Amino acid sequence: MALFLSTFVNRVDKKGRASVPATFRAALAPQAFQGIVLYRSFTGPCAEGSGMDFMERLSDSSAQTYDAFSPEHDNLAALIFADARQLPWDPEGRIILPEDILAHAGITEQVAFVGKGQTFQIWEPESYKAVEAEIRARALQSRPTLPLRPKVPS
Amino acid sequence: MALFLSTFVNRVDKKGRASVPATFRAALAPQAFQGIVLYRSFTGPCAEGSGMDFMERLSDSSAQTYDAFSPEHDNLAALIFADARQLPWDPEGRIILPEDILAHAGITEQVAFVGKGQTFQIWEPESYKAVEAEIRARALQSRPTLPLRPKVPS
DNA sequence: TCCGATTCCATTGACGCCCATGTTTTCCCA
DNA sequence: TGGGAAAACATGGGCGTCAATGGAATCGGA
Repeated sequence: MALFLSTFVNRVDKKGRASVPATFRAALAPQAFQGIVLYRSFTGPCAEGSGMDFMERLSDSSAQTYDAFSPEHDNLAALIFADARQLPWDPEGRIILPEDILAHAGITEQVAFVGKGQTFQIWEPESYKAVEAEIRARALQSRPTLPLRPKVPS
Repeated sequence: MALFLSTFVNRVDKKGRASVPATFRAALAPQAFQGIVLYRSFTGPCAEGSGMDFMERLSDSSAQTYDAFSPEHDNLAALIFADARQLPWDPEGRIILPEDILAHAGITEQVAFVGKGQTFQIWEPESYKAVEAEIRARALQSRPTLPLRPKVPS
């Protein structure tokens, strides 16, 4: 599966439109729904984004982890699926950012599309710069590592 | 899988372009994405490089190790995926080195491509020479070893 | 008929492609 | 074994194309 990589800062025009980075659109090109899914992050002042296939993966994972009608499943559904919006892009590759997402992330003039691998986030550029600097400073001390798994046969 | 071996020093022209060593390109030739992925090292003044397949391995490994929405996964994604850039090479095998990577590694006139096996690094040649000498001096004292595993059937 | 949403069109600036050149390595043959 | 031809690689610069952007025009529903 194609990954979301790198960080792109694009302008938000007075109609609330923003171009989705071309490489992100390319990563989503094979999908049926030509657009992105966005929902407000419950961990910080940003929004989580992905393609429709990842939402299905989230749904399946939740179903395998939690029982139906369990409070965990119910809460997760409220935080993610209830808040999620399908945003199709126009012929030029732009989406219209909803008001409440703009407010939640503090986005006004510019928006940063931040690649996170299987997903991405959107941030107010200055806010993200601050958070990123902090993470990077912390990494200098802790030197995070990751056990590398064998390559999965595709 | 082909390995990245040896160290090559190439020139950076005024457009910020540098030739990717031919042997590195050959190692990545079977891949779908014809180019390299680069991100700033979070431990030193250099950049980490690899092919797209290695990034997918990183993504899978992270997903198997950490839960979605966990801070560990999020921090790692910020350090690697958010910072990574897809750099396709031109018909002559050159890439354009982004400004912030050049700044992070202190690269100006020349760039060293340093093979690391599955991945490689890029350095300012003089900086690397100093670091390499230090590592070599330390190895004389510590004598690193490695348990050799049986060959995996391909 | 008015308002919002979507599509269409034009501009500009970056980057991707092309060609030309120099240099090194490889290969072939004397 | 040495010299020369040829290929491969690294490098420099010019030009075309596409992505991002702003605004106008058109469509659709209330």
